[in-house]
Amino acid sequence: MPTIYEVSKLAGVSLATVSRVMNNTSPVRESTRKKVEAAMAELGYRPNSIARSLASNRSDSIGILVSELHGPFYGAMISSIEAEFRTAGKHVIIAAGHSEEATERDGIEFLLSRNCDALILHVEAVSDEYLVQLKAKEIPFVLINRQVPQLQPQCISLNNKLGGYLATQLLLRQGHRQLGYISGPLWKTDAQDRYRGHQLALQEAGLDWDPKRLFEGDYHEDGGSAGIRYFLQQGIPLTALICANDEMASGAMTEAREQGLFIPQQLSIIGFDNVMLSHYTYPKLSTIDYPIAAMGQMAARWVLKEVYQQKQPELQLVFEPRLIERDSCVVLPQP
Amino acid sequence: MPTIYEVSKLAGVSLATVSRVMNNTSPVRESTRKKVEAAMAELGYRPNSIARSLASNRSDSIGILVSELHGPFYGAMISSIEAEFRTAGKHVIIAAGHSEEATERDGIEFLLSRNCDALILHVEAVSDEYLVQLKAKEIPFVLINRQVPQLQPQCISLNNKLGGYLATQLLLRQGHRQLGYISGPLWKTDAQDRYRGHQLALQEAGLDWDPKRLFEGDYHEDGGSAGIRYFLQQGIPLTALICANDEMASGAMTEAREQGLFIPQQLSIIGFDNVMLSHYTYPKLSTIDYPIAAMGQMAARWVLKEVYQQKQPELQLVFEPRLIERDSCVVLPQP
DNA sequence: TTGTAAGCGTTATCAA
DNA sequence: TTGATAACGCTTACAA
Repeated sequence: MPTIYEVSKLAGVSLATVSRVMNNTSPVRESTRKKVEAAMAELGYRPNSIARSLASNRSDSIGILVSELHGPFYGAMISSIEAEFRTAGKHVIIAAGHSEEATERDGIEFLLSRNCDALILHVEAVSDEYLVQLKAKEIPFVLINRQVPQLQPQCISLNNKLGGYLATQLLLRQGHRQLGYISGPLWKTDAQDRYRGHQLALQEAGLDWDPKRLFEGDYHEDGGSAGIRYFLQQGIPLTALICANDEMASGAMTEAREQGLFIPQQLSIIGFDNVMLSHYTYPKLSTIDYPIAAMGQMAARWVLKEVYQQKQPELQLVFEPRLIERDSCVVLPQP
Repeated sequence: MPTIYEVSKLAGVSLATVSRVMNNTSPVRESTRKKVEAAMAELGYRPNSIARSLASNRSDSIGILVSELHGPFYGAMISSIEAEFRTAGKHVIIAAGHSEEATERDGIEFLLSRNCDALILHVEAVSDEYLVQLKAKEIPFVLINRQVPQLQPQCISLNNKLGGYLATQLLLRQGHRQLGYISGPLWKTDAQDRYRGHQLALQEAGLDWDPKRLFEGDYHEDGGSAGIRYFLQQGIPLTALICANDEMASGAMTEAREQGLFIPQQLSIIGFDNVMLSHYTYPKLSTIDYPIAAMGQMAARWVLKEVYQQKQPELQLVFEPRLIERDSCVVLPQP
C-alpha cells in the first residue's frame, strides 16, 4: 500500500500538498494538482482512513444500536440509515441491544470505544437518567422511538398515541363495540402510548374502559396467540381486536383461526407497524404505518447536520402514523 | 479523554508497561499491574481504538456486504455475524450491494477504504474474475452463498441443488405429477442450482422435463404472482408448484387464491429459504430450510481463525438444506 | 520485569 | 501557493 509520502515523492511535492489536493482544504495550483493526481493514480494510492482519523480526530463512523438486527423492523431502519451515510462517505457500525439493559449499555460502551463520531440509538431498556448522563459525555447521539424530556432536540419519535387512537377509531367507525386490546410489554413507553391512544378513542366515543379487555403481550407472535386464548377462556365477547404490533396480530390471527373463528367475518384484527409480514398474512392485515425508513433517514440527517455541519433541510423530529386499510377489518355484520 | 500517557504518569510507570497490562502481551509484576489498573480506573481511561489500529496495523473491524440490509434473510445473517464478533471484541461495518454489479464493487471498495481486517461478502452480480483478482489484493475475505472454483477454501455455501431436489421429491412422494417451477433470476447461480436439483428429481422419477413448466421469476412476490398467471394463461395443468424462494411462494399463494384456487387442496405450494414469512402465510408454508444464521456464524469463525489466528473448531464450508413440512403441501387427492 | 524510542500515515500549524 | 514539522495515541522492537 503506497502512502502519502510516496505520492509526494513521485509528484515532487510535499506531504502537505498531497493532503491539500485530497481534501481541497486550501488552494493548490492547477498544474501541481494535476501532478499529484497523476502520481496518486499511478501508484493506486488509497488514503489510510485510520491514520486520517487519528490525525483529524474524526472517524467518519456512526454507531447504530438497535434491539435486534433481524426482524422486519430494524432492517428497514438500518437500510435507510446506511444509504444516507454512504453517499456522505461515512460508515456505519452496528450493534444489537436485545432490549436488555445490560446489553444495551454494553453495546453503547462498545460503540463509544470504537470512536464513533455519533450514535444513533434505538434503546428500550436503558433508563432516561443513563441517557441524560450519556449526553454529558463527549459523543453526540440521536434517540429513535423514545422521548426523553431533557433530550427533546435529539429525539426522533412516532406519535404512538395517535396510532393507537387511529386503530381504535377505525374499528369503532366500522360499528364494533366489543373490542379487545393486546398491548406490548407495558414497561415500554411505546406500548403505553399506543394503549393510551386506544383509551382515548374509547373515551371520546363514550364507551367505558374495561381492564379485562386488555391483555399484555410481548410484541411477538406468542403474545397474540396467548391473548386470543385469554379472551376466549375468560368468555369475553369480541368482535374486533387491536394488537399493538403486527407480529402479535399475526399470532392472534393464526390462533383465532385454529379456535374456529373466521377472520375477518367473526373477528376483525388490526395490527401496528406495517412491517412486511402484514403483507403476507391472510387476510392481509390492516395496520398502522410506522414510517421507520423515513425516521432512520432523518436520524442520519440529524447527524450529518449537527455533527458534520452539513447543511440539511429542516429536520423533523416527530412523525405521524397512518392508517393502512387492508382486509382484516370489516364493518360489523348486522345481526 | 485521558491518554495512555496520563495513565503511565499517574501510575508511575512507562507507556510500554501500560500497554502491556492492557494487552497482556508480556508478563508484568502483579504489583505494578495493580497500580496501572488503579490509575486507569481513576482516570476512566478508555484506549483509543484508532491509535491502536494505526500502530498495530489491525482495525479489529470486519466489513460485511449483503444485497439488502432489510428483508428477512440478511437480517438473520448479519445478526449472527455480529454476535460472534462482538464477543471477540471485533466490530462490523456494513454495506449494501443491491444485487448490482457497480454497487457491489463500490461497496467492496468502500469497505476496503475503511481498512477492514477482513470482508464477508454476499455478492451476486460481481464476476468470478473480479473476486479472484480481489484475492490478489491484501484483504482476506469469505464468500457466502457462492462457489468460485479458484476460491474454494473461502466459500461458504448451501447445497442449493439438493434443496431443489428435496422440494421436488416431497411433492412427487405426495403423488403430484403435474408440477410447475418458478425459479429465481437464472443468471444467479443459486437459482440455477435449485432448478437443477428440481430437474434431477424429475429425471430420477422418470418424468420428463417440460420447459413450459418453468417460469423465471425475480425472487420477489411479484415473481410468484406472475408465475401463477403464466401457468393459468397457458392452460398448463398444475397440482403442485415449487417456488425457488419463500417470497415468490407467498406471492403465488395470494395470486392463486385470488384466481379462485384453494390452497393446498387444489394446489400444493412449496417455498425455499424458510424465512420468517413462511410462518405468517396461511396455510403455513412448507419450505426448504436455509441455515443462514449458522452460515453467518461460520463465516465469522472463518475470519476469527484465518485472520486473527484464534483457534476454532473445524470449519464447515458446505451446508445442507432441510425439508420443513408445514401446511401448504398435501398428498394429491385421489380423483 | 520494565523503560526508551522509533514508528504507523495522516492532518494542521507555521513559516516562507 | 507551498513546505517543514509537530502532533494524534498507541504498539513494539530493542535495551537494560
